[in-house]
Amino acid sequence: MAARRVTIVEIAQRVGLSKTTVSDALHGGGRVSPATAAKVAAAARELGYVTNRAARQLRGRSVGAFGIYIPPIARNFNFYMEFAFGAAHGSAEHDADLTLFARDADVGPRHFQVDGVLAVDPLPGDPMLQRLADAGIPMVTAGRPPEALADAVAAVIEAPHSDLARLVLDHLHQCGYRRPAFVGSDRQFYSSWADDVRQSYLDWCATYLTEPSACDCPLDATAEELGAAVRSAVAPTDVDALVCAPQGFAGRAIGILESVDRHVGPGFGLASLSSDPTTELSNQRITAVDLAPWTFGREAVNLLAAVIAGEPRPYLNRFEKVAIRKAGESTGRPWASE
Amino acid sequence: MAARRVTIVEIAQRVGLSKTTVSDALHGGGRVSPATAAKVAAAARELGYVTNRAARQLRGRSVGAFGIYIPPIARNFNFYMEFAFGAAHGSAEHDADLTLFARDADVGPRHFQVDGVLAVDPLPGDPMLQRLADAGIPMVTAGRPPEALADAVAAVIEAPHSDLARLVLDHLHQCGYRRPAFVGSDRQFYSSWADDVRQSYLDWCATYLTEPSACDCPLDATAEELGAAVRSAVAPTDVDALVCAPQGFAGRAIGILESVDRHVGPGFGLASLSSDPTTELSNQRITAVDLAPWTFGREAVNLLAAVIAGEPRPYLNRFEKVAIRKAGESTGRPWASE
DNA sequence: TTGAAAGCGGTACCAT
DNA sequence: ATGGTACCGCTTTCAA
Repeated sequence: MAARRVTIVEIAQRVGLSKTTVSDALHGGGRVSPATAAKVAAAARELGYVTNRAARQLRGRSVGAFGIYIPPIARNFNFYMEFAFGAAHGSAEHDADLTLFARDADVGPRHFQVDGVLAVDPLPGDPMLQRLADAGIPMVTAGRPPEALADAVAAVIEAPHSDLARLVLDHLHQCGYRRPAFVGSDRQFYSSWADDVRQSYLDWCATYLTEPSACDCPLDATAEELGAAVRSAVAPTDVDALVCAPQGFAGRAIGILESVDRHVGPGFGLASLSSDPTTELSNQRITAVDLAPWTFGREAVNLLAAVIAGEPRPYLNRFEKVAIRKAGESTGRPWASE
Repeated sequence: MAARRVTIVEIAQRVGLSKTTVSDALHGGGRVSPATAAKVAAAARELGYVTNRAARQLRGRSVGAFGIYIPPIARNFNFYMEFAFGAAHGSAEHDADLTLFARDADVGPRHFQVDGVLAVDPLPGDPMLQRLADAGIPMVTAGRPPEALADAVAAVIEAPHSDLARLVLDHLHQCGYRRPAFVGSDRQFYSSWADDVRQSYLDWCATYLTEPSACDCPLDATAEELGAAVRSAVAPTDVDALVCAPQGFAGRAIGILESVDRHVGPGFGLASLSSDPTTELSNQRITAVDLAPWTFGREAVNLLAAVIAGEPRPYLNRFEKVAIRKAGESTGRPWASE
């Protein structure tokens, strides 16, 4: 099984230095000479040295791992999966592991063995977030946290959701669609994102003097629930487009719209504000916002690492590498690369 | 920040015993008297003691973490997300963290800080799996591994995919459908699962003296690619049902089938061998196999933990908590609970 | 710039 | 059934 691990003492013997020096050369704050550092690094590589995180954590206070927490309700969406793997990649770049937190991970009182945590779409009242906050773990959120958590959060990263929603609506308008309806998520998923896009829709309608027609439904809506929401949203006869907020809704809406004689195309516009790669980004009939989750997750981890390292960062950070793929534009295979 | 943690020494002082006794009372093999154990447990609870895992691991040689690896191509499917969170829960029950491995996590020579790894749907030629094998990390796979990896794998857990596929086909037959077509995944995703269900289909056709009509397409098929595969599979005029293997294909196929005048219902059967909760399990028109990924992930971790602990286990383990939800049967909200 | 020694909080081993 | 003590591998503190 796992061969006995090489320790810094062995490296020290090999290069004829003390273990203190070796420790510093490998992890410390650069008090050793460059020449020594290089020698130590070479020996470490040769011997196949691996830091013993338990030991490091026991004495010092860094763990070498970040945590990620995703609310259970949101797990249906591969956005979060991609985000998580982007975060894992980013963590590796910071020489840290990424630990996946389950909500009910507290089988008896456990401590979080991480240097910081990334909370994605933090939802009000989530007990796990409260535990994280109580534990005093440096926390970065993707999406703005609820009031109650604001003090526990060191920094936030978010995509410009309001702008994106407005741009999508403007685009629909340019295409000649005059009255877009809206289907969003209900209070079960009261994230800042859900709030932003809904508000953007209402504001846009006010600007364009259009009567809003919005419906909410559960994030994990069944066919019936989504069907009801979509039909209700597009019920007014002059509605000539539909904007769906959560990932996958727009793709699933196509069939529903057919069933009420709204054929997506020149006569009826369809847009998705958070898009699924296979059903929405790759479907040319849909105007789709690509939130680039993998890259998003990676940048979120970069922010977390900076916060932990004490580097100054603004509280609110924008993730800009998003894109709108307009209906009719070619698609390629999205998210195919790592 | 993190308040200073209570140690066993403090408990020892409190109850007037040695730290050895306290340690044994809390974790050890029951060499202390029940009365003492109770007293210690009470004191621990009162003081809010939480085991310091780093310290514990330092003396032993365990890391206190399991790894999970999911092939990038498969990430579109929330099956894996649920599986991962079930695994995270199971890990917590074993007092371990769950580390998410990204394929290209090796930014420099990092080593895997885990006691073992869970590889889900291990694909032939995956360099990450090779690295894990080379590292000599105890490995359990969900789904049988490719030949080249067999020696590196300590145990396998899998659902009875062949049986499930046969049962689904039998059910379709009982419903009066005579010639089911099949859409599976292509070689990009050459997992044992993909192989099993495809072979089951062919075998079933042979048994029932039916001409198979099978098509493969990429796991991350675009609308066009899936459309082409489905249309091709159901092209023979006597095809009166469709069985889709990968998660989400059946749900997406409904609209495609409509476009070629095959209306899912009494006249045309549709089944999914790995089902998406919102689009397939909740859709009563589809006969859907529920692979119960959360529970699956949890059991897979249990197996991994047993293997690491040296408990004897068979090489091949079956995950039986699967279910077939037949068309017409009521659905409930699947996967809603944690 | 480097080294020696003292821990961190448990567990293992040997005594009693 | 309980206690004493060395020690896991690393970081920190203090000295040189």
